[in-house]
Amino acid sequence: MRRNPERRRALLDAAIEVLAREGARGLTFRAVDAEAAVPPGTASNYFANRDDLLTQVGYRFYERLEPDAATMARLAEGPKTREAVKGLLRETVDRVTAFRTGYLALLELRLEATRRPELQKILTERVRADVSFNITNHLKSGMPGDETSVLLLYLALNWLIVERLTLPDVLTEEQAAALVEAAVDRFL
Amino acid sequence: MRRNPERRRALLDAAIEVLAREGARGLTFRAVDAEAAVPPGTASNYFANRDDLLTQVGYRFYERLEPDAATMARLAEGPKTREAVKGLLRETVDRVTAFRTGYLALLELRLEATRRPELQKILTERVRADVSFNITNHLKSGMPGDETSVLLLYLALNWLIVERLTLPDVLTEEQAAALVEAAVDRFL
DNA sequence: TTGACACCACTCCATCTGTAGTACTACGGT
DNA sequence: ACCGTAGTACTACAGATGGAGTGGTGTCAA
Repeated sequence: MRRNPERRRALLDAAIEVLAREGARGLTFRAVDAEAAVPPGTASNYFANRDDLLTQVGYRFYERLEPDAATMARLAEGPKTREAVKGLLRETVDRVTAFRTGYLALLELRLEATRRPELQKILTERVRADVSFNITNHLKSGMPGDETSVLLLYLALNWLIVERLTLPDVLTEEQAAALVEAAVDRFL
Repeated sequence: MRRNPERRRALLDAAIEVLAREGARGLTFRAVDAEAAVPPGTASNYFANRDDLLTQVGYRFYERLEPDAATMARLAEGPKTREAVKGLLRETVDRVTAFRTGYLALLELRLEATRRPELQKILTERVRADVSFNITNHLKSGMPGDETSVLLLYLALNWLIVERLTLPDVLTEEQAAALVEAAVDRFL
């Protein structure tokens, strides 16, 4: 088992891309090798088996998901109005929607977690952390809205993104944008 | 290509189970044969290829998804109160959450739709129909809430189900139930 | 000199697919 | 009542594919 952490990270990032592009079906060691542009057999040397690979991808994914510094600043220092919240959320939805591969890979991971306890454990931890992070930050910022508001927004916006990414023609872009605003108006 | 429609349906239902249990990766003609308890090679005779199979599963899934008659009756005849809506929705969430395999299969299909235009077309049609059905029914019923309310509820509840099915320990059952109530209170 | 790793090549293996061939069943015709 | 035909179930096979894992060699750095 090789130890070079930089290479391992590169392989995991490649795995995320493969996962999003080809789905769980296409995620093979060889595909990861190809995506990472390393010689065939390399991934075999870095991961004991598919399970191991998936689990490490789970870690890696959330490792990459750092809170956006600029957004954090606006949350802390910007105006504390409904409009501000709307702007922030619209941006967030756009940003996530734009990071197509990442979000789709995460969905694949969630489905895999259904069958892999270890992976489920990791994802549960990370999602929990993410949710409470959002709640405490929102509350601390002094923006309008309580814990329940944040949770409801979390729910609605996540599915909105799923909808936009998997079946983009169900809701138009305008409808999606309007829904973000409506969600803020009614939740806070 | 065989034509026996009963058998074809049985194969498609088997495919849904396989999809939910093993994921897209495990969905092979042979696995479908085994799940449906028919001789190996049967699925090959009924579907031209994997694409064809997936597409027909898409159709079949929504064929099976009929509006619950009792629920429809309550929607039309029951009291038109917030409490009634809450009850209905809580039940709906429970029912869908209980039909684990079906919902998980649907998520797998959505991810597959990302790579299969034909499948995407079918799912888009069906989801659209489902959404407008819910909207018109809700409005017709005279329950409180407008179109936007229904859409927001659709978004939030769907992700709530995803959360419960894929990472059940992120939100407790009680939290989930509370969120359904809160969603109604704030959306309508 | 030694150890760790990159790279390469090769073998084994596990499926899966698609189809050809045979047997069965039901139905329609005479 | 008998036979022929069509469509389907079932079995078996041939082929192909693709991937996993590992051993060996070269390279670089401590």
